[in-house]
Amino acid sequence: MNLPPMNQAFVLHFGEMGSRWGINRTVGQIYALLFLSPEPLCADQIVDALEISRSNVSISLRELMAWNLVLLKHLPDDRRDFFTTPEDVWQILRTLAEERKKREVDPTLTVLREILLQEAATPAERHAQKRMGEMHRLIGQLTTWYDDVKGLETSRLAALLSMGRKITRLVETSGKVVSFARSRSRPVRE
Amino acid sequence: MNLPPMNQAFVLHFGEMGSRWGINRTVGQIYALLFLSPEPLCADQIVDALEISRSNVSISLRELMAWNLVLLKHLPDDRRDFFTTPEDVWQILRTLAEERKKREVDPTLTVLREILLQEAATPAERHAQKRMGEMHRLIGQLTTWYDDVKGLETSRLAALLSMGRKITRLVETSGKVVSFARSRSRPVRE
DNA sequence: TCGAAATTTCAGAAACTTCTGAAACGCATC
DNA sequence: GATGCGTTTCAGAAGTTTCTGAAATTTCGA
Repeated sequence: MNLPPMNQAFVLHFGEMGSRWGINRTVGQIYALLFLSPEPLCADQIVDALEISRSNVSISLRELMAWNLVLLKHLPDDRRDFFTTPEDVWQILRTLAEERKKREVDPTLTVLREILLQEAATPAERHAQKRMGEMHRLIGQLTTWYDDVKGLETSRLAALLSMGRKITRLVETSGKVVSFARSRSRPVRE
Repeated sequence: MNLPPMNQAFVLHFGEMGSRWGINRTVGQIYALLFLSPEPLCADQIVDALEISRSNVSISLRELMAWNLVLLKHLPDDRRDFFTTPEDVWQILRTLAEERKKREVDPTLTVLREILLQEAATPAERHAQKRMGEMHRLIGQLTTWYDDVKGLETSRLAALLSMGRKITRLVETSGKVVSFARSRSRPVRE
């Protein structure tokens, strides 16, 4: 592997974590390489840096593009495809959240909805349906929150994060804030 | 598979999703089975329900216990181990978040911290370090938020979720609320 | 201490995923 | 419509994970 020590350490780590993150080693390494690179890279540069086969690079780049985690760039007077990750790490976070939700949560929500439409015949099925209902409701609450928050611009999202649980204190401390929060109408006065 | 149709649909779905969630099919199916069951089950009941080998059940239960996703129960006058999932789906969510963070985020944070301590020699390394710094900072903000929020009781956590982005309006509308919020955390950099 | 019941370990088989090199394909330019 | 450059596809090899049945181990009452 033909990289400065720091970059190599990072790339190797992403390769190892890949399997925990639901991508494979090569995909993880390529992503890490592109994330660190100051310039877009073409496929052959990736081959040289990581010492893996050209076809492996091709397939892995496809997968990263399916995740919207890498972008295609074209340089003037060059037929080759070049690849980058988005500059803004917050944007990367949003993409990651969106894609993981799509793959890891939405299918379950769909299945739960379908099952919950059916008639429960036996007591065992009624109990199962109750449990699935609880799960469905929880996932629903989480995705509603996510859908609400995902559109925020970065500065507001960062502000939201930095507040953390403090917001619940507001709710307890001031009835006015609660009613404001719920109605979105009146300004807050102490 | 020896289950009511509803339960079977749910169990099969969890089996299929397993690989996306970083567990394998059997582990997913066993978890789903236990989640739906009104009673704790012993290993042989799981064997009968899912029609898989006893040793596979044993290993998969170990894994679920390592995740803290299933609990061991003992019935009086019965030597066998019985297994359940926690009742409360919010508790399950908390466990899941904790374990996934431990496996999927913490190692990266550690590696980033180590690499960022090193001296960057070349311009390429300086750029790489800048990128890793951005990633480190973002992950730090997310985990700080998570650490703050994870201890909330369910009703407050649910309240926080139901407010979603409305919180950020409070920040904009009312100087008092802003100063209150900032007095207990670092101001946000734009 | 023995034996019956339950659980765990383990080596190899089966299934699945990843990776490679070779061949096929696409497309500007001549 | 040939050439050259670049990309994608694909069959099979290599590697990894999962699963099983058999054997070993643990546990507890008699």
